Amino acid sequence: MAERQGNGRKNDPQRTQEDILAVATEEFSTHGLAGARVDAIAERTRTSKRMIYYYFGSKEGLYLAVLERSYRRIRTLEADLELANLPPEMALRTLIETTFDHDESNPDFVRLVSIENIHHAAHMLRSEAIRELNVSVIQMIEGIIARGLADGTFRRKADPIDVHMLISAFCFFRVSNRYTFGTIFRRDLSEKATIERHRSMIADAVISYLKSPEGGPAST
Amino acid sequence: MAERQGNGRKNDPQRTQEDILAVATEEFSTHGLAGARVDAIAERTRTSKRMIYYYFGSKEGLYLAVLERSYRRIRTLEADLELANLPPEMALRTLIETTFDHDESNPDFVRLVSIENIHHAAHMLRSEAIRELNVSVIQMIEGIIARGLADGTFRRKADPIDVHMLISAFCFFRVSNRYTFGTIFRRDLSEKATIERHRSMIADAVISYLKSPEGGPAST
DNA sequence: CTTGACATTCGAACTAGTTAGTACATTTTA
DNA sequence: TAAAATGTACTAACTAGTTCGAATGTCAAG
Repeated sequence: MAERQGNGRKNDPQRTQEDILAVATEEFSTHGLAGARVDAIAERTRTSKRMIYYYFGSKEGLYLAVLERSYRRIRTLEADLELANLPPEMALRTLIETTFDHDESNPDFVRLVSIENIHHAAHMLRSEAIRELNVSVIQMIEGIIARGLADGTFRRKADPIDVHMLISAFCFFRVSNRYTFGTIFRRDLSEKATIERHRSMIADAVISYLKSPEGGPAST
Repeated sequence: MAERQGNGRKNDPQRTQEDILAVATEEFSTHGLAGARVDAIAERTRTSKRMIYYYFGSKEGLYLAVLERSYRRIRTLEADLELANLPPEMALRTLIETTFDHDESNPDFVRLVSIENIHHAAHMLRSEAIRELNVSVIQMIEGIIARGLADGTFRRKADPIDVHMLISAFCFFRVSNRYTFGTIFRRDLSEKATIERHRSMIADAVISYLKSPEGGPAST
């Protein structure tokens, strides 16, 4: 009979999970772990709350899945860069701008990381997948610094993790603290001109730091 | 008679409020706005939940009070600095190290700001007190840059707000992202040697940036 | 020094709304 | 026919905020 209103349901577990994750990412990143509402996520999904628990077990399970998915997405970006052929300064600038652009265009990711920090990275600790990340960036930076020192472009023997932190900090902060910073200084950080200025600023700052001699720029 | 168990109650509204705020600061900064529990705060207080609502009206009211109190505390720090007498480079270094030390020793404040950003700075917007802050830092930086350009110490005409952001970003990030960064790179950011290294690193980076010529260090 | 008005404090039970998670039935797929 | 996938309605627990009924401290005016 035409009793079944022929909604033509097709089982598509992958799509269902992906759909849930996409909506959950948005919900968690705008409300935090405790602030997010499972019902709110369910509503905006093609599917139901039932399926959230079917696939992810609990609210925390869902959160962890969201977190892992976000991290997995970056991984690919950096790997694609072909920096070994570029001269050190250019290679570094390219890497920095990639990081900058990534954070700028992935505010959800940035917010999730902020949230995870509020929870002392407790969930991240439980995830193998996430921890083994970002090792490649460090190796890249290490290589660039070594080449730069060898050919005289750079003069400072900096720790690659420290340098990565200097870069990350600025790129991340621009996005993570956009609202408080913007409110206090009445400045819209998403304006195109501002973005461009900051993009070159962080690159210039890191590069001039590496060019300046070991004892600090004071001794120049 | 000894009916009243002679608990010797003293009315001390200021102390009561301060007590509540101190406990609430801790609760909010470790659990976020939604994650914090009013009952949990009440329990760890000398007083009761009743008094929390008596003085602060609601959970949000309490949160806002906590936020304002945290901001008010920094205000004093920077004002005390006497930078006008120092040569530009030294003045800047002192300012940077003050910011660094502040964030390092006020993780609660840093976390609250992170939380506030997750909420799009919605509460901060409603607080006059907070917005009129931090103007002084910008003026200080502006003055230092101007003096440095005049006497030839610096060569780059940088925007003082941008420079403040470069400084803040690093100092803030070290604390705000301590857990995720530490987890991924297996590095303890609260080690004394690391702190010292980072302290001079951010100062060196900013100073060498200002010393490098306008066109970017590429044109050197 | 008294008095009265008002602010502060106590405490504990209570409620109304919310929310994470589940039971049970049904449909699809293979 | 069995396992995977889905839908609906429910529940058990939690939690912000309230209510009631006091007792006690403070301070200015008389």
